[in-house]
Amino acid sequence: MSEIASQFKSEFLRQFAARGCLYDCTDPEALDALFARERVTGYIGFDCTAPSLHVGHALQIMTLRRLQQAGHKPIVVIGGGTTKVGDPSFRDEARPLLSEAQIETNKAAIRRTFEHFLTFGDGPSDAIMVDNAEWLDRLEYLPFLREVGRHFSINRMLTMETVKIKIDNDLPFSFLEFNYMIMQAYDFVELYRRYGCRLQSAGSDQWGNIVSGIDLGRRVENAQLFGLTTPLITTSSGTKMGKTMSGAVWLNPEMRSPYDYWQFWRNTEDGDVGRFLRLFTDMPEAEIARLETLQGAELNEAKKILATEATALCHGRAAAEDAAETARRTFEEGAAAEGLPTVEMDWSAGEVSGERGWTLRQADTIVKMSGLATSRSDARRKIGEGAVRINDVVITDWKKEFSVDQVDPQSGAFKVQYGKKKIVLVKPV
RNA sequence: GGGGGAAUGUCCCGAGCGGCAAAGGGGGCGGACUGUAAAUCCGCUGGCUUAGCCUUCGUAGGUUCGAGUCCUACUUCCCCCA
Repeated sequence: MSEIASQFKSEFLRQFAARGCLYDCTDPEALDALFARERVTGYIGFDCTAPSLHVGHALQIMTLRRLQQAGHKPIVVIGGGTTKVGDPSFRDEARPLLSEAQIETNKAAIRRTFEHFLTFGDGPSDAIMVDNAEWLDRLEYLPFLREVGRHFSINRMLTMETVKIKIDNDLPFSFLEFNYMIMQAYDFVELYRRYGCRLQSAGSDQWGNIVSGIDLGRRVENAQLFGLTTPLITTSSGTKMGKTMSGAVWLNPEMRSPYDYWQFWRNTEDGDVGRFLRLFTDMPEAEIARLETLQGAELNEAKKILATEATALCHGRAAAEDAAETARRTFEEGAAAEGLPTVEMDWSAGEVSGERGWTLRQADTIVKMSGLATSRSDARRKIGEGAVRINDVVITDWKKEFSVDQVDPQSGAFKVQYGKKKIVLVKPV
């Protein structure tokens, strides 16, 4: 795509392609001309299947950010309506229906994620956020079928990738899910009507749904709409990005602290540093080109920059720098730095009974309380692996007892460490 | 409507003569090696008050000293016939 990049006339597409964000788009020349000519309103939809978005969505959010930076107008569409239908594209199982209450909860939590990435407001290129439940909830079945349904060819829908996968593999595929693409197509048209929105962007797996919306727009509104997709990001060793550690890498600070988010980026593979800097930060190309040439251990400096820049976008500059500083003190000085994730532990209450209960707690209990182990058995297993340290001392016996006054005097907490990277302060209260 | 098959450790795939906490693989995590990287080798990958106990194999019953394994009903999914 980089040769094509230089051919674009519009600032937005040239930058977008040069950074490796562009996978495909409809009618490139016309879209390029549109971007060069006027302020374009574009949207991306986010469903509310979880109480937070994750790094897999980061590239989509960045796309909206770049639109805004180029002077265009981004719309964040929260999929309060489409989530009730459920996107069939991912799972090969029928996904469980979320309750409306659950969707509401998720929706509220997701909204906040965008605050650091985009500027919202009433200005011409200010971002706005809308919930597609606003129109989808109110659809009436028969009028909708007659207005919209007649434009959808079953013959053609059956040839679409996501549908074919279902059918070819004999996977369950309900009529409800089948309607997802129709809802998404209708969204696009509705956004065109309400906001003059001409562009929809998404990951490359959404291509079919985007094109459906464009077709529908032409048929019912005689509008020329455009689609733009971003590549699926994998790491250079071939795994899908972000599915590491203990599950998804959440963007919501309550679900993953800025410190842990920073760590996620800090642990980027060597071969991905330059690409990720282009995709996930605003760093200028010249600077990235320089950082990329660093060799061996020097590349760690580039990783720190990547971590801080990516974290700043998601959690704010101050939180990112705190995380960087905490990491520096922790890894480069070995100190039990304050910014480490901290959990409070009710020292006096609890399971240990009788005479010793009030002052002494066993190592396995402390590790469990830290959250680094999911259960006491898990804590014991991990201690058995020789991977657990408390106050920098390797624990080999899960029965080892600690008293309150053995906390690290600096932090007033136990520094509990699992492996080399996961450190939590456990503060007795 | 009729006939046949399938549901396994809640990350996934997948074995399982009636004695099973349940083979194997992927993924994930940890250790060694490094640079908080990759690759490679090794280990771990139900819970608890852990020489023991408890709960897991779609759901509910039943037969057995004992059931993931046999029987019955139900649920869901797939295939074939109509």
